Amino acid sequence: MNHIDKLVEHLRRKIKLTDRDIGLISDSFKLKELKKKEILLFAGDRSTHMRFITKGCLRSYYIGEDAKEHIQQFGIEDWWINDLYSYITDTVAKQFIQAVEDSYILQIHKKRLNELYVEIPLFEHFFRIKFERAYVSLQERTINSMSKSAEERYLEFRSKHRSIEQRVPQYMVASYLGVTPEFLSKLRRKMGS
Amino acid sequence: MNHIDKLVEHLRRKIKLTDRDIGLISDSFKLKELKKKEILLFAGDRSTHMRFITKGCLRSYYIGEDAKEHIQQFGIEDWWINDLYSYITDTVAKQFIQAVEDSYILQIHKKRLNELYVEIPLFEHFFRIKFERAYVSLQERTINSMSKSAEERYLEFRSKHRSIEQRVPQYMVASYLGVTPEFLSKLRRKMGS
DNA sequence: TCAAAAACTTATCCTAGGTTAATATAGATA
DNA sequence: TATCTATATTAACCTAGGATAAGTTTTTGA
Repeated sequence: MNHIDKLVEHLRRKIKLTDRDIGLISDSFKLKELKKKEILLFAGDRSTHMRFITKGCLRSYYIGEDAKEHIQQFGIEDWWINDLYSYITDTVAKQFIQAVEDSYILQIHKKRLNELYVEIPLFEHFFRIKFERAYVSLQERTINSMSKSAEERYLEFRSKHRSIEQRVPQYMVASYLGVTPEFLSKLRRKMGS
Repeated sequence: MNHIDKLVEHLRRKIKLTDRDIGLISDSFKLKELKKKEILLFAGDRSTHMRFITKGCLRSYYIGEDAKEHIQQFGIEDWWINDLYSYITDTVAKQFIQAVEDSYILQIHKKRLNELYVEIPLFEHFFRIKFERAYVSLQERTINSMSKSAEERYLEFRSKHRSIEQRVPQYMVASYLGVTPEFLSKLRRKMGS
């Protein structure tokens, strides 16, 4: 299955698309190949595209005032990844987006996406729902990070995202959970595995 | 200025509305009065309405596994307040919404709002942007809570939301910041005020 | 106007998680 | 195959913030 087909199948799980719609979509999204460690978006630049992963694994992270990396999100096949903050508000990104493995993404420019909202009204509907879901999962993450212990967060991450845990180095999981790699290591020993 | 006028003015800052639109809106939103401490939404119920504050001050909070209240959001005049998670996903709310002062809100049922999206297309546009902003401010909050100290978060809260700080008890600010009232008290003394 | 309740402070002791630094192990690449 | 570089672990010690338990002050409402 080619890259555009993956995107179309993803969209079709939520909205109906005509052949005309698919033509518009094919012409609007551009494929980009990324080598492991390649950076797709730099903090300081503006995020002008919406991005859909068709293959591989990426992460978004920001550099805190402590000069350390904090991972905000992982993304694998069939996920969208972005610095939504920058994209939405047209401000410079605070986050980097980097390929953790060799990857492929399909991206569409914001300007073109806004046109598509008009050309395909269900597309705006799709993205309203997408932003709602993004909000929901961010809220879960916020609540978790504020009211659960690192051990609880780790257990939850393992059960929800086992496939990601197996693809990224452990220090990135630690960063995602908001603890040091040393502490995660300590936890793992304590938990017996 | 009456309650509906406040809502209309709020909407007009973002989208154009015809007289017909305003008629539809007036008929769709219902006014609700709340006495101080009255609970608008109970955890365990479903949040079936979108809610706009025309007067007063409310808070949303959940009871953590530690059996303590964690405030997620404050809202004052001209803000929307909700358990968006419950509203969006049609699941039972994890949060309570309670009046901190005597308040008035305008609320619209989700079913009716979805109809309005069709009757007034700009309304869906308005709410897409609203969800985007909700996402953005939640992301700021998450990043803050994970990478800043309680003291930094308190200073930021004070400068961004002085008007709220003056209207709610200090233990609620502590809860919003994710610290105990005792610790906030300690901080305030250390900071000299 | 005066109890009772709500909010705030202080002090002591305690713990989750951080820091630093040294060592171990595993991939990669020449 | 040997060597670099990226990960992961361990251990000793440190700190931000929590728990508990008294107080004190402020607000409320009969």
